[in-house]
Amino acid sequence: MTKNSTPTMNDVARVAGVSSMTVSRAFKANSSVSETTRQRILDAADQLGYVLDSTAAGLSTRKTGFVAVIIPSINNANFALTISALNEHLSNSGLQVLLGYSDYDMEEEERIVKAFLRRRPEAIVVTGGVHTESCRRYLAASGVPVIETWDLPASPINHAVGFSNARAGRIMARHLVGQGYKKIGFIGGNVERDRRGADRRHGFEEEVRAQGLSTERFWESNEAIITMEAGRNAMSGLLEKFPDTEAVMCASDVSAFGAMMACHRAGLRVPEDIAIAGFGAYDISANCFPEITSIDVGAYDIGVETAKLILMELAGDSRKLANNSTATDNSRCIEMPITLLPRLSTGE
Amino acid sequence: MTKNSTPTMNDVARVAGVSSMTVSRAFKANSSVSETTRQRILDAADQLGYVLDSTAAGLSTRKTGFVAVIIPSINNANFALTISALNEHLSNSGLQVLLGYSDYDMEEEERIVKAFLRRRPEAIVVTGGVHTESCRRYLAASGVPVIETWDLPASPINHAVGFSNARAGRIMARHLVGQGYKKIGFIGGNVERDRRGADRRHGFEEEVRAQGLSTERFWESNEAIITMEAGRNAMSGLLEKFPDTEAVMCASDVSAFGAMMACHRAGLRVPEDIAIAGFGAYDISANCFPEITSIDVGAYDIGVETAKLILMELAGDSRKLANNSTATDNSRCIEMPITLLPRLSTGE
DNA sequence: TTGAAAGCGCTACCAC
DNA sequence: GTGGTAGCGCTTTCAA
Repeated sequence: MTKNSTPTMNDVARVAGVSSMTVSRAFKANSSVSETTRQRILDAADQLGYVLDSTAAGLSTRKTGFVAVIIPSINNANFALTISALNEHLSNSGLQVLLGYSDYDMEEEERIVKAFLRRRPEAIVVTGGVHTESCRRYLAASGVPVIETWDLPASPINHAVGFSNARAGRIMARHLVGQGYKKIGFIGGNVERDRRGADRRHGFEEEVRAQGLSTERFWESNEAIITMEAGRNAMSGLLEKFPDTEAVMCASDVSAFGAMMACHRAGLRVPEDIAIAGFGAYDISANCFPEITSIDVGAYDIGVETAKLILMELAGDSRKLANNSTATDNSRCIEMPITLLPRLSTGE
Repeated sequence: MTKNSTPTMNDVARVAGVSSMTVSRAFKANSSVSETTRQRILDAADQLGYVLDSTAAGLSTRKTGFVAVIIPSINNANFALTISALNEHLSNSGLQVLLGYSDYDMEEEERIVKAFLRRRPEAIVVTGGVHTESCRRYLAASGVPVIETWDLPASPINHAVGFSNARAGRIMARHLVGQGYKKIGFIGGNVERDRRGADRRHGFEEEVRAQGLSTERFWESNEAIITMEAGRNAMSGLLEKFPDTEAVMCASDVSAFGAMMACHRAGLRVPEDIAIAGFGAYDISANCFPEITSIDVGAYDIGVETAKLILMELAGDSRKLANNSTATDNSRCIEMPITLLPRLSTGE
């Protein structure tokens, strides 16, 4: 009658004829175990099919090796890039990303944060700088580094790695005006759900106004316009109401592509009849025809910088001393560069 | 001098004036604690900012609440759908998806499996039915349900929820032939890296051959053709070599879109001059113009069925008795339906 | 309904 | 280089 549960270090120790402590060491790099006994232990482990239990290890070391990361959507090439960078730069240090997605819903974000806190992550990465009040409190009280990404919050919880979405909007507006367009519209970003899209819209609007142009072609909607279909429908509606529209920025390349398809279906040529711009430097904006003018926010680099920040924080455990008030003292706010990509769709 | 670490159940117990055991009960639904003491405990917990430590809880209950899931790419709308379904259907039961992606690399998959096993997941979901020999062994010996998805392996490790990629290829080939096309090509799926794409190619090739048609227009490449750019380049190459090509299937909608853009750039009309088909029912194939004929594999439903299977398995803990040989007895293999979506790009 | 004791599997710490 | 002891924070089990 064999034991029906997974073998433990004690089992390995028994088979290898050593103490469990030595087994523990054998599984750790740079630990003082003679090469012969280590080999004997590894053989025994192999024979038993032993796998280290990092749950138990974490309880003892008080390090779970988790980094909690929350993004708005799991189906988004840009957030995927940030996640890739985090994974690549954290896994070397034995850190495992615990991934959650909020579906652009702050209540859901709060729920995920609460669930993740039970897993005792060593750092928490969230997207954006706007959260429920309760969520902010949980994050601030977590006792671990918190990094807000993809935005530059006015008052960050702790660290931030991002860019100004409003500035992105302004840059694109300036570009369109520079190309000579006057009757300019905007699609997306007018609902709470897509905060960062809304910031881009606001920046865009600000600049359009500053240029003395009308904002009547800014599309109003009750729903977030973040899919191709939504972009297509919005563009159809906009064209119906304002057939003389000369240029439109969409809150994302994805909706911009949908918008461009609506133009094509309507028999309009891009950019001869109408110019279209997007945001996010998605694959599609670079590969469709005509290519869509966009803004690259360096999604991968956001992940890289965030990972660096985390590794730095975890290296120096000093700040654990000050239980509160970590934020104001040694919190960092990193502004990432963004790049306008002028392309055919706006007449380049 | 306050304690500088996170509060524990004992801290809460002390403040609430009960034993830690009662605190434990207070945090569990359906446990026998008087309403008054429960409230007192929750207040104390709130005051201290206490959060349950599920690492420690898991050590005691021997249930981590993790379900390990490995997909090839985190930047893929279809795998994202499967993940969404898993998340939605597992989180109600308190299960947390532990997500990893292999980048279409079996060695990397093996590495992730090994890392995940240390977290003691209660079930493991992998994509595809081909793994390194070592990886198969680890999965089989894990002692928890293993579900291979997106494929129907000849000899599954344990369970499987998927479809026949070869059949998908055959279906599309038959459709193109039915539309009257004779000079038919295929782009993608000719490298080991994209196993399921390769299966589709083989099925497609089989059917094209069976129809007595040539397969000389099957594009050869050293790399996986899974991006828009790769699809575009492949199509350019194909058109150069065989300008008379009448129809092409791509291993994915993503590359199909790239291929279509190559046609547009070359001044070819789709489908008048050349027909294009894809695979996967991605957003882009439905929203581009012309729409691209595709095959819907029900990515979300794969996740739903997989989640159901996991919940069933975890409900009946019986099979833990038989330590090996779980597989052959009560393993299930679920074939999911796939749907051809005939669209404009192939002359519908 | 509540509490005390034991232990989950591992590692920190201190001996040798 | 190796082993013993204690304990991480929780839950199971048994008793009251």
